[in-house]
Amino acid sequence: MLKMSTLFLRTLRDDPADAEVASHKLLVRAGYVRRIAAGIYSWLPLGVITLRNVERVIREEMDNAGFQEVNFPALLPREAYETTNRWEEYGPSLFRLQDRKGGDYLLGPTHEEMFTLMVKGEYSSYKDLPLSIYQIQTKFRDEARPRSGIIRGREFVMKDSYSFDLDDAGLEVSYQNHRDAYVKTFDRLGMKYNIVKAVSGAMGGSKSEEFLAPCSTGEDTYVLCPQCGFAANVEAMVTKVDAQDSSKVPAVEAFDSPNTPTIDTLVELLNSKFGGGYTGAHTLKNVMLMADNKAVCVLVPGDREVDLKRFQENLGGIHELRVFEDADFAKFPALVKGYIGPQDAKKSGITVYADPRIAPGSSWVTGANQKDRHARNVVNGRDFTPDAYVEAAEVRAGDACPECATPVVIDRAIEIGHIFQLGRKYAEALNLTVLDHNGKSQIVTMGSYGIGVTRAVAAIAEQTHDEIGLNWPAELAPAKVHIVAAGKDDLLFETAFKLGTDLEAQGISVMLDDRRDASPGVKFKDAELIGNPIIVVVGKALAEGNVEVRVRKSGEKKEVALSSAVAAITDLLK
RNA sequence: CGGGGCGUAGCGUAGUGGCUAGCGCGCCUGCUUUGGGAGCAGGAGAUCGGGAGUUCGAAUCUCCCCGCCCCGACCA
Repeated sequence: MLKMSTLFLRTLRDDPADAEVASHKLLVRAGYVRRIAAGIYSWLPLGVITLRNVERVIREEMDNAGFQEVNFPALLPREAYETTNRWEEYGPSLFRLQDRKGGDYLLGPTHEEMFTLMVKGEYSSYKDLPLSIYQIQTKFRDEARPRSGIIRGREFVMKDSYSFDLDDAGLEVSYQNHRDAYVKTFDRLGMKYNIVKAVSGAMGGSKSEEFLAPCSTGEDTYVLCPQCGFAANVEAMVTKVDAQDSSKVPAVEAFDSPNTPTIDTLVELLNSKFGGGYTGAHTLKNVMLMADNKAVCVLVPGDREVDLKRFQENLGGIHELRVFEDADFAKFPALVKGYIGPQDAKKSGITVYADPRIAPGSSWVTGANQKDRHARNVVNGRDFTPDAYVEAAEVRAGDACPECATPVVIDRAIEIGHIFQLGRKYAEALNLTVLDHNGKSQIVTMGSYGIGVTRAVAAIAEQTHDEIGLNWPAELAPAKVHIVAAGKDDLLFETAFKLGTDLEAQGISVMLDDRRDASPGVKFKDAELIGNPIIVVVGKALAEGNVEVRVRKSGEKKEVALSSAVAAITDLLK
């Protein structure tokens, strides 16, 4: 029984000045966590209990799915990460350190290498596969900007699993098993979430999905189709635009367009010159970018910005992508800034990518590659030809769902899980092979699957809190029942303690506010702030032999006879 | 890394060159009080983030450094 009289806990009346999001404010105020440094938190008793509860649920679901738990150190030698090139590729986000002999070490940000090597050390036959193993362990990433309390920390707890299969069909099954296990896990954690398509990005591999917990303070933006349920991270949103018939489009017509530095001013000129009907969506924007120090041009409709992250993810294999600067323009004198068109890009040897909205046969107003000159009736496929189509334009609410063309909605969320079909990238680099049934050596194919455990605690707090405090699902709360002894009679305290003992005998965890010096008001506020699902008040109703049972979430309260309290509470917790 | 804000007791804060750095919460002692963050009285607790400088005098002005928060870049 957690007794408040001795519990290592101090709640705060005021929001901490350095907290912005609700989960951060409340977890600090209710005495669950304390900040140590940016993105680094210590956990107090209530926080530890809650975190362990979340871990327990995850562990049980992983075990139920047949995955086996292992554990790696956080402190790792450089070697394996050198082999996969991630010692370099991971960049400044990797915590690197040296031992006394000058040997290089790192604090593990994720453990693909170590898991691969562990399996390599034990297994060498296809008969041993499939295999899925996992750990729940502290990870370290030197984030450029830790934020939102424990939602994005530099040290955090993650559950990471890895699957090992002989072939793609096997990987598909392992992936699906993890997906199913995640659905069960997040359902049990009481979370609202969407499973969305994602781009595999730096991890490589073919297929990837994210589990996103909708939440206004989340950092991830995703699209959702209200009609068919299609959901995707904005990076993975697909634009479907059909080819257009351009046979009736007149020839390219260049015209003078002085003082039209922006799309808006250009549209204004077009409407006065050609009798209206033009919008930004009729213009073609030629955005010059530097991709790993190679100039590229990306075409998007004039009314949309280039989403650099989206373009980079879909282009793949690019480490640094940035917009053109004046110094870059200086290297390409043929490019007339503000009047670039795709017609002459080939002459400059620049690769031209087009967003799919620039459909074959579509006709555009764009730069004429001369100062103060634009051109209209510039047709894709006739007057210019993109080298490739790559999703690049910003995604907007109302864009067409790629499955059913219904306008999509856009929402924000916290990424709580991510599952990847990695393929053979790590197995190949570290030479993880098994002999197949023909005695032939085969490279193993892998999947990796993560759940942010500490982040889940914060995400659940975000989704379940209300104005007065935290509000945990019963399975995760520090205690299922919070008994408040409201009064000063010894009998009342004895009764409250007895009730706690009776509840615990039924396997129901109990927190007891047995502080003699705290007023009832303080105890009520603390109980509501801490967020256990059932609050039982042993107070003035005791004169009639009753206690008051409250449901934290609904605020519903009722008096029940002390003698039937355990039964009533058991019932409520079902 | 770019932009913005901030750093005064455990927490929240006042104090823009001048007396002993003020207040609220929390903490300690005593009395009173006990169904919505009680009251009265007394008390402890601060190298004002650090260093250098300007000045008769610096929490306050200047410079350097450190740290924290927010927006962006970044983020298996």
